[in-house]
Amino acid sequence: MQTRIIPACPERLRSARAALHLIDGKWKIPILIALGFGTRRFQELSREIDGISPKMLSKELKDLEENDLIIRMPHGSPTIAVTYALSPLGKSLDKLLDELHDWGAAFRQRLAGQ
Amino acid sequence: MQTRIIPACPERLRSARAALHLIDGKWKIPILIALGFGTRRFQELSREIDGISPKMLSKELKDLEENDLIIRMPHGSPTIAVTYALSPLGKSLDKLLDELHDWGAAFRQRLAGQ
DNA sequence: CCGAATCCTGTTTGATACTG
DNA sequence: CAGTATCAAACAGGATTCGG
Repeated sequence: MQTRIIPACPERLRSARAALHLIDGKWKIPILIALGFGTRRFQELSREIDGISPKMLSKELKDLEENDLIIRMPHGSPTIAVTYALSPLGKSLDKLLDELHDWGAAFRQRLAGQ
Repeated sequence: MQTRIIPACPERLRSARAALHLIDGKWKIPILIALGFGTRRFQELSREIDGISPKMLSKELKDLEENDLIIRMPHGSPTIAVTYALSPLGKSLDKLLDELHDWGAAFRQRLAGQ
């Protein structure tokens, strides 16, 4: 097989970069996955995502909100409470996250089989 | 569509983490995309992936090889030459990369429309 | 041509304590 | 409960040089 440069490659690289820019960082994908199961409070995310510190959770939530992937909903009255949910754009990542899960699951099986 | 059976959140988080661990780093996805279009030499990758330094390219290629996502093929005699190709495991990422591309392309359109 | 080895800098991340 | 503040450690990444 010969090596040749196909025009589609640069386009693909650009699109991938655009996507990666929104979801990079160690904790963004885990957060999006957790929110894919339903809205969550700060503490719930904190407990659900193993190893994340409040500082990182706060930062990544802020990044995600800036990019319109999630929605922050403070509801004020009795005690302070904030819930986070996927935005429509965030929800549109579901196929991608499905693929990620499928591949990861297959890979883990492969490891287990060795 | 009614509710389908969704894998539990913690399981999903674990699988995603396993997958992410193999492909994290700024340049691994771009490298995998480029190799998805055919085998490449070091210099070709260097030119094709905008902004990467030899050091990073070298490091990321090594990581990818250690995780069996790519195959390094040195062919020695006249001048030293090395080509890189996707391994079967690397090829199995194609659906995921397709999704990434589709989502990124849609997102770029969305930006352009604004 | 394909990297390895060094040096250096800025960013990211972590642990923990603290605030309204 | 939902975050901030602070300090330190780890890492990413660039520039450059060198060698097979």
